[in-house]
Formats: sequence, C-alpha cells, structure tokens
Amino acid sequence: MEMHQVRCFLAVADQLNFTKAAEKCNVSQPSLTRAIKLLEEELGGVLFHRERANTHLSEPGKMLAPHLRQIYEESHEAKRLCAPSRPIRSSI
Amino acid sequence: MEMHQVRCFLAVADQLNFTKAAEKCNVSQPSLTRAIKLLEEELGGVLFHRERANTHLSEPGKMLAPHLRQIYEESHEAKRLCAPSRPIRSSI
DNA sequence: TAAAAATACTCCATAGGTATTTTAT
DNA sequence: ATAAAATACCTATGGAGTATTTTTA
Repeated sequence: MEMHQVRCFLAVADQLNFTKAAEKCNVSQPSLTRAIKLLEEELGGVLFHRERANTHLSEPGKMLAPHLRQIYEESHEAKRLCAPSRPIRSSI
Repeated sequence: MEMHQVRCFLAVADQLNFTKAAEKCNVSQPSLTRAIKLLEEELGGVLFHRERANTHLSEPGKMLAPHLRQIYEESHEAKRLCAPSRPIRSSI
C-alpha cells in the first residue's frame, strides 16, 4: 500500500466518480484508475463497484475507508508536528 | 511521505542503528539512509542524531514516532480487514 | 583501525501522461 | 450519443543496488 493509493482511494470514496476524483488528486483519470486497481490487487478485493453514474464503495471498501482516512490524517499530523515553526504571521 | 519511508523510520527508531535497520527492512544501508534523508527533507527537520554507535531520535523524531507507528499499524489492519477469508485452517 | 553513515554512480520498476477504446444509458 | 472507466503504450522520476569514501570513537 502506497500513500498515493491512499489519496486516490479517499478521493474516489468522497467523489464517487473516478474522473472527478482524479481532478481532486491532480492526476489523470487513467493514473487514478491504475492506482485503485493495484490497491485492489494488493488487498485482494474489489473496493469500488463501478456502475456508470453509480460508482460506490463495496463492503470491503466501506470497512477500509476509516483506516485509510486515519493514515491520511496521521501523515498530515506528522508533517504538521515536524514542520519548522513559521515565525512570520504564524497565526494566518 | 511514502510508506517505505515510514517503514525505514520505524526500523531505525527501533534499532538505533542504520545498518541493522536496513537489514530488518531488507534494503541496503544506502537505500535506507536515502529514505530517511528524503523524509527529513520533506518534513523539514532532522529526525535522528547520528553519532557513531549512538544513533538516537531527535526531539521532532520523538514526536513523530507514535504517528508513523500508527500509520504502519493502520496499513496492516487495513490489509487484514480486506484480506479474502482463508477458509482452510483459518484458525492457524 | 574499525564500525557506521554518507556519497557517487548505475539500473530499472512503476507512477504518471496522452490517446483511444469499451461500456452502459 | 454521451459520460465514465478501462486499456494500450510511452516517458521519466526516483527507489534500490554495488562500490567507495568519510567520519569518529
């Protein structure tokens, strides 16, 4: 599991649309499609059911979502914690 | 932040020795050194103080550790959750 | 002088892109 | 006909390796 796959998963889980999720992630739609595919292969299960205009989480996908969200949030918290203090206008 | 960097960080935090950590990670010592270096550059701070035979966590490193450990554990939990049930001798 | 980390390269796996096709309404 | 996802193919970034050097106790 790689971080870019986590970002892609969460974007699709939020947008329920691969094309829009790709825009949110600033990657192309095929790139996002591949990221999800490889994640599904690694985890051994379909994470999203693709039914034109009705992309939605599978059961495993639903179970996974909170954990991947946690990973995403922890990675940001880590970055925030470690960030050098920004003395100028730090309150903005 | 990439997953392999998280693994490398935790290995060094546990071993307090880059060379031994690399063995634990099954990567070469230069590869692990680079992974830590890039993580430090991204986060903007030194994570380990290297003093021959006394590699140890910096203050930011200490703060970071529990968060990266959480990321590592969540990624495994995600994998476990999603794993296809193994019907044969599943209790072993 | 010896163990530990850093540096200098080389290589290649794969993330990402563009173009196109397939699928389902 | 159209919107959404998948596929095919290409490129290039950067992760990993080997060899070597630097550092310091």
